[in-house]
Amino acid sequence: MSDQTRNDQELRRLEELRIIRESGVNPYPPVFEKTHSNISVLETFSDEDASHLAEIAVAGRIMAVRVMGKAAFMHIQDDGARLQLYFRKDETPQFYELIHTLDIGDIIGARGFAFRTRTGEISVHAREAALLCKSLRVLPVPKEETDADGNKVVHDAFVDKELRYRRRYVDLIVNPHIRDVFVKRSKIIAEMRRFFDGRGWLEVETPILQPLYGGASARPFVTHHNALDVRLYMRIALELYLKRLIVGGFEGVYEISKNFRNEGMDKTHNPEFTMMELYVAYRDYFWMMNMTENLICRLCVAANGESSTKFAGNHISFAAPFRRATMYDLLREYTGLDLFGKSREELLATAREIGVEVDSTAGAMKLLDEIFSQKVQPNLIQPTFVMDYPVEMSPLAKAHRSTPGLTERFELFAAGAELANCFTELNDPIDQRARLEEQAALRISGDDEAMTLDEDFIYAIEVGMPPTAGIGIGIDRLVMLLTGQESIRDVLFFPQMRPEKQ
RNA sequence: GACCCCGUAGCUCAGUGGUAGAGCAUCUGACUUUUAAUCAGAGGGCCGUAGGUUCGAGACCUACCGGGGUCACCA
Repeated sequence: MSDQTRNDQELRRLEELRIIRESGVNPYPPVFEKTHSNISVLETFSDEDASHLAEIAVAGRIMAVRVMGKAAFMHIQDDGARLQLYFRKDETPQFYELIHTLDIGDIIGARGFAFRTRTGEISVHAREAALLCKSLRVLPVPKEETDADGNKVVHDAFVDKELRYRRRYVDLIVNPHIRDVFVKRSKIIAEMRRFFDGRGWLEVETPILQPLYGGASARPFVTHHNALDVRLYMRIALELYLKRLIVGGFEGVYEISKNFRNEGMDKTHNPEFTMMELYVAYRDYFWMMNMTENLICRLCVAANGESSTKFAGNHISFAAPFRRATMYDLLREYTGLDLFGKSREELLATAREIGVEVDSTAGAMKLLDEIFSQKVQPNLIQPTFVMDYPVEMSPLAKAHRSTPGLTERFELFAAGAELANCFTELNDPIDQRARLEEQAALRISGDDEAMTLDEDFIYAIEVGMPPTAGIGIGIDRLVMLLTGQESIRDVLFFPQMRPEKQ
C-alpha cells in the first residue's frame, strides 16, 4: 500500500520507525522470552507474597499509554487480558529514550516484578523493556472506565459492523469480548469430537470438489478442473459420500466440514458454512434422538457451564429429554386442522383460510412446508423433535415402518430455528432409485434445487448398506444458539462480504 | 432479486440550504504510582462516488458503490 493512502498519524508512525532503526534498535526482533501471560500475573499475584513474580517477562500489545514526565504507565494486552506496566526513566533509560516513538498498537515486552500500585492495580514494574513490533496502522481506541458502582463503561466502542467484519483482527484486538464467542465455538466443536470419538466413531474427510452434487436441495458453486477439463461442483452436503463409507464397512463415521451453497445471504446464511454429519450403522432415528439430546446438552454445558442458554430474550433449556411430536400433530396443535393426506388444492385453500401467504403455483409439499414454517416453527422455542415428514419432502429417508406416505425423519428445532435433520436412512436401492428419478424429473421440469441422479451412489446402495441412522447439524447455527448470537456473521471470523470496489 | 435505513476526522457521533464541528486518538510543552491521567496549546476532512437543482449543497433530487435491516430462497 502506497504512502499516499496513509493519513497523518500513519505517516508519523513510518517516521518513528525510521528514527527507531537509526537509533540502532531492531523494531522487529526475532524472539522475546515471555514467562507469564497477563492472566497468570493477575491471577497468581498476592499482596502477602509476590516473590514468585519477582522476575518475570510479560509481553503484549500497547492499548493505553500515560507518560508523566519521568514515569510512565502502559496497558498491554495479550490473549484478551490487560496488564499495566510501570516505567521509570532512571531505571529503563534506553527504553525511555524511545518512549515518545511508541504508540497504541505496538507490541512490547518487559522484564520486572509484579506489585500493586497506590491506586490498587496489579502491575509490573519494568526493569528492562523492548519494542517487539512497531505498528504502522492506527487502532480504534475505545476507552474503558470503571464507574462508581464498579461497572465497566466503554466509551466510543468500535461498532461499525462493516469494518468489524472486514478487519476482524482489529475487532478482536479492540473488542476482547468478541473472542469469547469464538472460544466457545471452538469448545463446542472440540466437545463434539470428544463425544463422537468416545463412542468409537471415525472422523473422515470426503471430497469437496465433486463431479455431481447431492444430498440436499440447493444450488451449488460451479468450478472447473483444468487438467481433466471437467466441470466440478463444490459440495452442498456430506451425505452421499459418508453413506458410501457405511457401505464400505465403517459402522460409525462423521465429518465436520464446510458446505457451499450458491444462494442468498442473510442473518442465518453464509455461502460457506460448517456442517457436521454423522452416520451410524444398525441404528434408527429413535436411537438418534436419544444421542442428539445427550450431545446437545453436553455441548451447551461445554460452552456455557450449564444446560441452558438465552437467545433473543428466550431462556432455552437443553436438559434431556426434548419434546417429541410428529409434524402432523404439531400442525394440528397450532392450526386446529388435520392436514394429513390433503390434496394440493385443499392445502392451498387451507393456507389462504388461515392467513398463510403462499404462491398459488406451489406444490402440495411446498404448501405444507409453508404452513408449518409460518404457523408452527415460530412456536418451537424449547428444543423439539419434529418427526415423520411426508415422503415427497425427504428423498433420502426410509419409508416409515408403520405409516404409508411418511418417512422416518426428524428435524430438531429450538428458538424457532432448525438445528438438525435426521433420517433412518433409505437403504432399499429400488426405492432409492425411484425417489431420485422423481427428483431428476423435477429438475427437468425446472426445479434447479432438485437432486441429481448419482449412479455411483445408487450402485453403492445396491451393493448394500446396513440399516443406518444419519444426522446433520448446522454448526454455525448451533453456535449462534449456544452463544446467544443472532447473526451468523457474529459466529464466523470472516463472514463473506462483497469485495470493495477499487 | 425487491423494499426501507445508513455512509461527515483514525474511532464514536453532532451538523434540517448560508465560513465543516465535538469527545477520544494524534502532535508540542509541563508532570517519577497514573488509570476515560491532568493542565496549556496545535494539526488533522475529495462530508461514499458521479451528475443535477440552487446565487449558494454535508444537507434537496437522480444514478452508482458499500453496509445494515425486512421480504423472497435456503440449513
